[in-house]
Amino acid sequence: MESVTEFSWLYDYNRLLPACKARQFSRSFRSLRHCNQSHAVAAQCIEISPDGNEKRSKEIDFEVIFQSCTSANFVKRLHALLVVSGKTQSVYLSTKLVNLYAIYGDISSSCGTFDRVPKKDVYTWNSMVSGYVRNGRFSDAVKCFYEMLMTSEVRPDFYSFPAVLKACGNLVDGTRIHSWVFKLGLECDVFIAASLVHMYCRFGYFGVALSIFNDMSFRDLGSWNAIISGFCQNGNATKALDVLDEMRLEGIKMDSVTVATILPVCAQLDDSLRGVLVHLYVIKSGLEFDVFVANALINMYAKFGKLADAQLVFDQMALRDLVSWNSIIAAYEQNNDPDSALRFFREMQSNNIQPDLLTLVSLASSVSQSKNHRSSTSIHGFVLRRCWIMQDVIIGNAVVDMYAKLGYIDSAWKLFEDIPLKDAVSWNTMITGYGQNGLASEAIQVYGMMEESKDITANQGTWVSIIPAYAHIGALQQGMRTHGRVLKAGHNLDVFVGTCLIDLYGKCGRLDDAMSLFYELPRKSSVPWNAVIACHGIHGYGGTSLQLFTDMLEEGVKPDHITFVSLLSACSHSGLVDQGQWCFQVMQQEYGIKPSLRHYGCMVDLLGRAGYLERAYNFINSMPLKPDASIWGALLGACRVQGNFELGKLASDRLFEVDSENVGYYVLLSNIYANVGKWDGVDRVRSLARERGLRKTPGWTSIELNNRIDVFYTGNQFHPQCDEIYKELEMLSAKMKSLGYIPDYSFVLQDVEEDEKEQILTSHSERLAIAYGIISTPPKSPIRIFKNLRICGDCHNATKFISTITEREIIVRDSNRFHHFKDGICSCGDYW
DNA sequence: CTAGGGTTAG
Repeated sequence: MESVTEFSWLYDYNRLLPACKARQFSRSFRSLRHCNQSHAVAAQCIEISPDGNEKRSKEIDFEVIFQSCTSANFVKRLHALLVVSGKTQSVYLSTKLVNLYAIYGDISSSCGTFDRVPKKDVYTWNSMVSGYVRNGRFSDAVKCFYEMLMTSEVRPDFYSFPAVLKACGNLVDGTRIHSWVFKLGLECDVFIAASLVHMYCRFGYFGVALSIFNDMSFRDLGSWNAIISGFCQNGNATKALDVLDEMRLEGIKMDSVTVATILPVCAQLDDSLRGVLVHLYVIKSGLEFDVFVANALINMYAKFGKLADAQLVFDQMALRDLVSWNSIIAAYEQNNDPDSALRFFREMQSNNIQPDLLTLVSLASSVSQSKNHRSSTSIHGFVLRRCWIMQDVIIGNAVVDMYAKLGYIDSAWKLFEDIPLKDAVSWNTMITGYGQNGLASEAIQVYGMMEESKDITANQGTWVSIIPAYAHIGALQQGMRTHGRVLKAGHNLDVFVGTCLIDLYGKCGRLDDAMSLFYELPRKSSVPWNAVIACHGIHGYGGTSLQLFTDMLEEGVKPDHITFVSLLSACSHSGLVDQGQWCFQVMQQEYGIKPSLRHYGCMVDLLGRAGYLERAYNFINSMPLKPDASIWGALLGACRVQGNFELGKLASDRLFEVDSENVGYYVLLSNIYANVGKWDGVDRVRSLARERGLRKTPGWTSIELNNRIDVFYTGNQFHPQCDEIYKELEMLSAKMKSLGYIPDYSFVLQDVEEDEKEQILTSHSERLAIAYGIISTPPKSPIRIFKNLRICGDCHNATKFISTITEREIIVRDSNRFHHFKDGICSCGDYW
């Protein structure tokens, strides 16, 4: 046998090119001049052997060269050699080319070669079908198979069926192919039967699969693996384990394939004991050196959150492939350690392993987790250069998600538009992206577009992305329509969807509906509990929240850190100081949860609002974490409520050391100055805000009338009923003033004249929405409005007056809680 | 000359 090195001159055509040029080109080369360069170069190579003289074209042993083939490029050159030597008529050699092109991923060349094979035999057809399968072109594979049946004399053989059945397993139907197996009398072949079993499992036809399997006269290990993996890929993990036990009872030992199939099942079922036992078996039977097995182990340990074990497996691998690196990177990414994920990516590069699409998926997620804004565009560029967006929707979705999570929602949208074949996840990612950036109406718009595109069906992920948007904007009617769709799709008992619905009803003021949904849901996890605790909290029913917490403990559900955030804020909204402090203790002592900044923020709010400003301040000073803007902001807010100027000043000084971006805090401080009559202070805050060129989160208020949502911004003049709204406001203002309302200009940060400040206050989005509600609903009926920010203090005061004048209940939900205005009083008590 | 069953995912 000649070795590969014998033909190494094939690689060296660059070195030979000058020598070639100096010579006379052969006739075969001249005829090839119009072909592409690699063909031409190959043609030259035929003329020149390593010593520069010997003519080789006639003696080339293609069979041997085929064996030394290593890349798609190499196949191309071999192809050229074949053409030049006039051997394209050989069915054997052309078939080999079809096969090789497919192996190296060049499916279009494979196809082209296949088409030109003059008299295709069954090998040729088989090579094409399996080539399609190898490259994931399943429907083409089936088409090709039928083409063989219909257009040629060639009949499929034992080798044809496993490939086409695998293709069917990834499509919709394989029963027609099965009937061909019968027609040709091939059903006794072990390979074919095993492929059939696997396919039927994947379709969920377990009965058919099992009967074929049981009828098999001889079952090799591969057949067992086929049925086990069939169950796994259908998500039927428990059945897979049953078959595995049966196999062991028959005394058949698991091989690396069985293990690699079963390990993901252990992860999926969260069965760490079985996982570890399998790992022991792996070590005992020497399978640990199989790359597939080791990779599966890394993935399993990562899913269990056992990073150290995953790392150990990775470290002990003698040979690592791309999947190994992807797995360890994903392990850290999924366990919230993006920095280590990025570190391993760099290490992977220094080991000269080329990343693939899935590497970039993990990387994109790591970048958004670590808020690494600068790397985000590099990720996008990397993906663009390789045209991966065109190849697979997953990477497009991942990059869209990354941009959205980093707040670059416009870039996310632009990229989203470029994804050629969007799937449901693409749409869900975009909807969630808008929602999480506070753009609920945009999220709803995108959902509308998704519904219009016929080839996309909403799934569980769609509900959990759109329902929060409805909740945020207060679109109860639209939300209820979606609830109807959820019922139809059978997702109503899904814990996450159900919790979103609880949140929707709770945030739209329908606590009863929220609770009856809650009692229908499975309540083993903390998720739905957290939602009901929180929504009673925002209504000011802290007592109910505490009762629910007790119920939760009685039902044996373990609270998590979010449970305590909800509880603490519920206590704070209801002034339940002692109970709040008790929760804070219990959280640490009984559940070992370390308080986060959000917990501390709630505590400061709780103490401060109840009047214990000194204690709140001392509490901040005793915190083991560095207080951030939200902590000082909570104290500042409490100082405003309590009218404590001195401490307020101190808090604001600290606040502006850590965060000077949030406009809300400037308003708060300005208001504190105004309350004690320090108007020069108000002016100073105003000019400070102007100097710093603050980014403003545009405030909006929404109102739902007649199944429609209207969203108002401050000074909005685009509403069709704009004139009537402003007229109503003018009338209200006059009445309010006669009842003693005095506008509080400290809520206007713009540096403008008095009358313009009043203008700004009167056109605050809250008031536009209320006025619109008044003119569009029958007298004395309640009005519900929803805000993205906290209600402005002046509006809070004004709404009290409006509730008296119009004799209406006005319910305002702001970003913090519900305010119930009736007869000039607000349910939040001494809040303002 | 070709073939079934395996690891990573938004």
